[in-house]
Amino acid sequence: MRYANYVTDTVDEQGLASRLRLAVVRLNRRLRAQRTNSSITLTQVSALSTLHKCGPLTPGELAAKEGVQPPSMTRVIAALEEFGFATRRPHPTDGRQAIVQLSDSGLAFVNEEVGAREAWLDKRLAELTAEERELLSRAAEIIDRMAGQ
Amino acid sequence: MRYANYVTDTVDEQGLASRLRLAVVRLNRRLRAQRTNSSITLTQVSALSTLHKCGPLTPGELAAKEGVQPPSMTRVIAALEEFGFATRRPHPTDGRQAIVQLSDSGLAFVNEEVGAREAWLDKRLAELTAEERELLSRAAEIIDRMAGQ
DNA sequence: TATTGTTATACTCTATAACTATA
DNA sequence: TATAGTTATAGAGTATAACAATA
Repeated sequence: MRYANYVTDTVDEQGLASRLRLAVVRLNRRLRAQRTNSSITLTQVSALSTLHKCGPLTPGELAAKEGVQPPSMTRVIAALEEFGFATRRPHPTDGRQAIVQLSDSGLAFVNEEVGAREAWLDKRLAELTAEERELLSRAAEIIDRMAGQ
Repeated sequence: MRYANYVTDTVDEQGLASRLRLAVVRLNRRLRAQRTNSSITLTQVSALSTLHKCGPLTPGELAAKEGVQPPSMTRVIAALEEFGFATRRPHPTDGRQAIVQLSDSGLAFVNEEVGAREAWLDKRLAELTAEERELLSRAAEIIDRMAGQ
């Protein structure tokens, strides 16, 4: 059972869900295919960006923000520590938890290398009109809100 | 080197590329996590949808439309054949190629099951306003165009 | 007991390299 | 030779189940 007939009312007959799914799947593939000199992966870049944006987090909080299960985040954090981009220190009041934080070189990496990593997307965005970018900006907000539920 | 300063001009300071990347990565994770009774995966559903939308295609054409390399598509097509959702017949004029086509049960699957597969996203979309859905519809078009380059 | 996190394991997704068959 | 496709292989991404440590 579909949840609504809104699709035929307001958008086109192909189905918004289908078109949005396909668009997201394809852009995701493109983004993952971008590789810079460094061997960091998109998943790791994403976690790094979140640490940059949100400040120190516990592994569980970081997993929740990224929308992955804790065991998946364990591996990402381990990789970031190996790169020297993140550090882990004990939680002040709860011995089970830890605090994961960007290191100095992690911060430098975010500022310098993440831009390079996103060069492909930046270039594509630069080719759009200002109106299209504004639209995508609002779409990103809506998509992120949906994904967070 | 960034490609333009448009970001600070028109959007917000966090960087449109970063925000769009994160949104797409997260929604992609959510979509892949949706599982119905059937054991078909999102990648297979995506190829099936494209076959439905475009009609019979060669493996190479299908790979190009999905934005994956031919060996990746080989596996997807093999899975769809095993499910009985697609058939392969010889190309009429070129013995190297083949024509991949939706079977009757593949067509039925697209019509019935793909909707169920997308139930989660449909529900999220139904919770938005008509304006937000209209915006996402246009965003999907732009994103798909960018990913296709 | 409940919660946080890790380890073990397995499966999906995807790519590159090497190969086969046909043009 | 060039092209279309497949096979072999490997790495990234992610999950669930089982476990350990702490609350």
